[in-house]
Amino acid sequence: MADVARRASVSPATVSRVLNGRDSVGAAYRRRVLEAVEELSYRPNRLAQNLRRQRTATIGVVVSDIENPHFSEMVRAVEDRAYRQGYRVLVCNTDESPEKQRAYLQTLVEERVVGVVLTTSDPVGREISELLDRGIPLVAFDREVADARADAVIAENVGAARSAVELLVGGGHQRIAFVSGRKDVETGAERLDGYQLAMRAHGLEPEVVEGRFRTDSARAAVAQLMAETDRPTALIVGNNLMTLGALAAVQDAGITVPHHLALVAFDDPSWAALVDPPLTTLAQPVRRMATEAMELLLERISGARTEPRRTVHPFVLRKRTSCGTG
Amino acid sequence: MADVARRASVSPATVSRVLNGRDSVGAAYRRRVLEAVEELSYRPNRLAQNLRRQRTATIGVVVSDIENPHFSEMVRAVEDRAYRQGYRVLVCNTDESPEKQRAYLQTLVEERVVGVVLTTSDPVGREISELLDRGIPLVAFDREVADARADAVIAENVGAARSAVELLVGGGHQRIAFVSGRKDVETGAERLDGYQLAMRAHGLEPEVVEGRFRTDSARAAVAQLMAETDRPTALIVGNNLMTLGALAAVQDAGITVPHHLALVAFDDPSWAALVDPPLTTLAQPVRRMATEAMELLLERISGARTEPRRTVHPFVLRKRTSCGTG
DNA sequence: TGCCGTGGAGAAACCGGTTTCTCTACCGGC
DNA sequence: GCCGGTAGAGAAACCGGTTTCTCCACGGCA
Repeated sequence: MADVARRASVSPATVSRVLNGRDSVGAAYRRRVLEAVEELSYRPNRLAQNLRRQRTATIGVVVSDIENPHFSEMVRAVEDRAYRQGYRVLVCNTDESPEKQRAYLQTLVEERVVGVVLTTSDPVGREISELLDRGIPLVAFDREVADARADAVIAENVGAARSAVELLVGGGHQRIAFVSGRKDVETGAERLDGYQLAMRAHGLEPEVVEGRFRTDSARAAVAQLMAETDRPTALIVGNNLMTLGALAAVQDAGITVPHHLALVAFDDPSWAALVDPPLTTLAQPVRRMATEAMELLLERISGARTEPRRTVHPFVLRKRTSCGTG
Repeated sequence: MADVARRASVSPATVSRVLNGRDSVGAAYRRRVLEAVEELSYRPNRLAQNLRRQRTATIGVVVSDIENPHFSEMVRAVEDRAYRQGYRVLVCNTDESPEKQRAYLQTLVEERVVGVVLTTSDPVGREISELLDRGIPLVAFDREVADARADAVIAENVGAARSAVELLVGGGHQRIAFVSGRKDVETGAERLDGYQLAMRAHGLEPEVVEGRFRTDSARAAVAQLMAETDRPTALIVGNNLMTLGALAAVQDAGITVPHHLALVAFDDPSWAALVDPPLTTLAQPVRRMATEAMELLLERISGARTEPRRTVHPFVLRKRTSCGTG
């Protein structure tokens, strides 16, 4: 930069002003500087800028597991929007571990990221507030955080679970079991709640097995369920990974869907229409939600908004064949 | 940091030395500094460190699309290893666009990342050499780059395609078509090559349709193929996304696999065993390859190795039902 | 004509560490 | 006892920008 200043016969301050365009600079000076920049093919040192400004052009995305298609879709949408805005994105996998999340959030504040999208594995973590204290905007994705200053983009899990129950009840089912995700995770708890509420509303007894959001756990749980002599006639599965396990268990048991067992699954992975029979799913508008999360974040970053905002997104029921009705 | 120095009655230099442990410091000084650090709960400013060291603790991962399960698995493995080593990871989607890749690689050098894992969308890009010129190690994943200084972790695409042909020929098939990925992408070209070579070796005529690595393209191409009166009896599909399209087209056409059409697919996505019939696949050891890529990168970063290394990984053939044999 | 306000440029401080350079004190060897 | 070598500490330079502060010149107004 000193070289540029020398070559243009101006001070470094003027070079900086020209390049940042914040302060007004005389036309002749501007031209001289731009020429010198061009001739020396000068690129400002990002690290120095970061230090001086005490922030980076980086956005942190914290999810439990980017390998879960749900989150890869989300990260993809976030990255798209970030790129268009000139931001980089740092991905952080927590594996639902509050410990790992703590470490990562700490890293993100040290790294002076300009904003964070977080699917929390620990809603009450102190680091969330620390982030906000330091003026780093945060938007909660899928799962709320305790700090009221954060924005949130949430899916209507309770309603979705209810609509699944309604669908199956409408199809004549009485024994509808639910393969539950982790109850200590908001998404899991809400879907379970919605299921139980809807069942009780119909005077039906909830039957819950634990799938912990994992393929193998769900497979074991459903295998056990299918081995019962008097087994449920319908199954609602709490997310896409568990659906893989549930389907495997059902196949192993030689049970035909939807004839012997109706199935409705949360999430709408790419392969949902290809299995036999095509899966009736509750599709969360992940891409739209992620894009919205980024909009909220960008509004905060630019200072265009200071009041927290929270948006709730309904699922869409994709009726295919596995539910056996309509 | 000045505060810490003052409180410990030492110079900032000593504080730095204690915290970095590079230089030896007297035990009494060390203790005083550590106490002061503790009492003030001091955390060094990462940005200042970055500036002074002219590098960050960040690794860049450049892929065409993180939403492709192939790459999310890869990124996940990379992130795991990076986290354990104290590195952050910056993800970059190129959408197979040389332009976007150029922009991202430029960003990564500006950002002074400490290393890059790249699945290139432009093997001859000048930015790759610029990266290496500046001493930033790079490992090519899946696809080679032109610069010989880079490390590479490659899958044996040719051999895999050949083994698929062998399998089908062994099952009595003569008309084996191939749904090809983009030929301008190394992976696509190699798989196609392997297929053609193997076909010719058996005196069979290759039949190639274009799927461009995309679900919709593959679906259209296969639909057309299936509409022919005299259609192939077997199909090899060049990656997991195209397999989704191919399966949809096959279902649409009312064709039963493997009875009317044998199927072998590249990639082994989570749902491969769940479709009807279970898919015979060529599984690339993505996780192992990604971990190895990180090992290579870390060796370079630590300076433990200076000679370029290239490793090639075989696919594993997961024989299920869709190939109709064995 | 004189004075005040302001636009625009440069000088210098600053961001917060790391690292080189310098200096002192202590040790061992002759 | 003197000298060279070295360990360990502090002073100061440095990384490369941004931003504040200062100053000058010019324009408008009385």
